Amino acid sequence: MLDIKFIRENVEAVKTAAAAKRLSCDVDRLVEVDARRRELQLELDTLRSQVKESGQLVGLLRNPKSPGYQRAIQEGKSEAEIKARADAVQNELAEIKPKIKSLEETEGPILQEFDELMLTIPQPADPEVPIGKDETQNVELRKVGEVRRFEFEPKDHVALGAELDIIDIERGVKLSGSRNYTLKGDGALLHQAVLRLAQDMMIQRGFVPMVVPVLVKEEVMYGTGYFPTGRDQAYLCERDEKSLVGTAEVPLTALHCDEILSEAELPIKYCAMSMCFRREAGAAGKDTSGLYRIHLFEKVEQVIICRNDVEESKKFHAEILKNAEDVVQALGLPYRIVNVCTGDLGMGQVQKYDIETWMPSRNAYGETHSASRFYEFQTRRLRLRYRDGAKTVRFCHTLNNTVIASPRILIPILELYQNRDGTVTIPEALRPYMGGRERIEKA
RNA sequence: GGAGGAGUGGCCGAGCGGCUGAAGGCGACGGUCUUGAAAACCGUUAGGCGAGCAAUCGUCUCGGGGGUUCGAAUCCCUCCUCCUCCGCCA
Repeated sequence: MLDIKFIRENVEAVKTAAAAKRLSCDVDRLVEVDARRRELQLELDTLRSQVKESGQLVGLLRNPKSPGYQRAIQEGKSEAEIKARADAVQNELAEIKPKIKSLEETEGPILQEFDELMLTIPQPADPEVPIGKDETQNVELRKVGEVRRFEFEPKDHVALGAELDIIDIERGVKLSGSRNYTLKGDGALLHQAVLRLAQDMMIQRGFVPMVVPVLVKEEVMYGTGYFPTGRDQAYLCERDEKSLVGTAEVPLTALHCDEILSEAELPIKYCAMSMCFRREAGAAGKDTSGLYRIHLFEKVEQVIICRNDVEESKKFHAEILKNAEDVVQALGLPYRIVNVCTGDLGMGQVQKYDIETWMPSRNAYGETHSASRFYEFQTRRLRLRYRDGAKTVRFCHTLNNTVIASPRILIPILELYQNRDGTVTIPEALRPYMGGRERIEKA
């Protein structure tokens, strides 16, 4: 969410920024509603002020023991006169009250529309972000690692998984429909190994591991920017007005909502391993094969909540990107870093770097990580603030990035580490989590 | 799920329907004192929205929403959360 004052003073810039993100929002209507809202508040405040003052006067005039009553007596007023005065004031009030009521009735829908519109205004992208319409116009920043050349015909992860009996997609689909799967034996272990490695690396770097709810109230989804836009991507538990999160970013970022932290508590660095639920609405027919695009996966996520400082945000953005790169490097996977263009950026993101890991079966780099910074976008929605050195209350900045998401990351691991005989070498970093074994072979 | 009890400022805790956005205490911050620190003493210490260049002013908020009343933290209704007892249970 942006500051309404900023929007008022930068209408054209806000529109341009929204257009660059290819998001539609009605800034003109918002400005109009905002003007009306302020007008009404001014009127209401004035009337309420009158009512309050007169109400107190009535109280004094009705109470013989009050100083006001006594003063009137001393001024030579009779009891009847005082009562008449009280009645008169009360009658005035009786006229004002319906006015307030009616203004409030006008104000209600205006406020609601105001709030709704505010939630649809996107955060402008950083000037460093390339302008583009979709992911095809993301800009590659650098490539790391050598892409393996096979001296035999490599299999894809689906075939490998089936032959090694570690991935069973058919039965997953039988239970839960398309885009579901099961992991078996070493498949399940490999999945968990990757997550544990990632979490251990984050703990070493000072991130506090958390276990958080993945079924959250809708306001948490609004607060982090996933609602109202994107509501169709979430699994809803409508009976309870709750939603399954698509990432632990949601509960981690919202953890301190409605709080005013002290500056000394910042930066807060959390990581959490969680289930992630995604409907993948609108993705019908896309990435239908294998473990790439699925409804349920597990992820270790990193979140930083820091001071309201652009340079600091950028510094932490680099840090969380590096954390993830280190994990991918520890796994020995080739990848590239992409500067995501405006059209592929979410509502709230100022800038986003994706890590794309080489996947032989796609013959391309595929997104495995996504590092975003938001500035105040989420914290304004969440009312997440801190008191700075000058005792001023300010909105925090937030950032987040994947540490590892599995089973998607199993695609490059299985495919790149496969051997001619159909076995898969276990990356060294994962061996401690796999009983020290060096390879996965058919049981 | 059944029966009771409770929700006040960073925390504890008072609060008769009016002068209470809220006593008192703790904590925190600033100051006096001290070589320094402690103690003691003095002072400061909610957030939102709006108006204003600003000082400042107005309004809203005592779990949320609604109602009674000229006036509600204080009365009524409702929802939420927490605690205790009973039942069920990973």
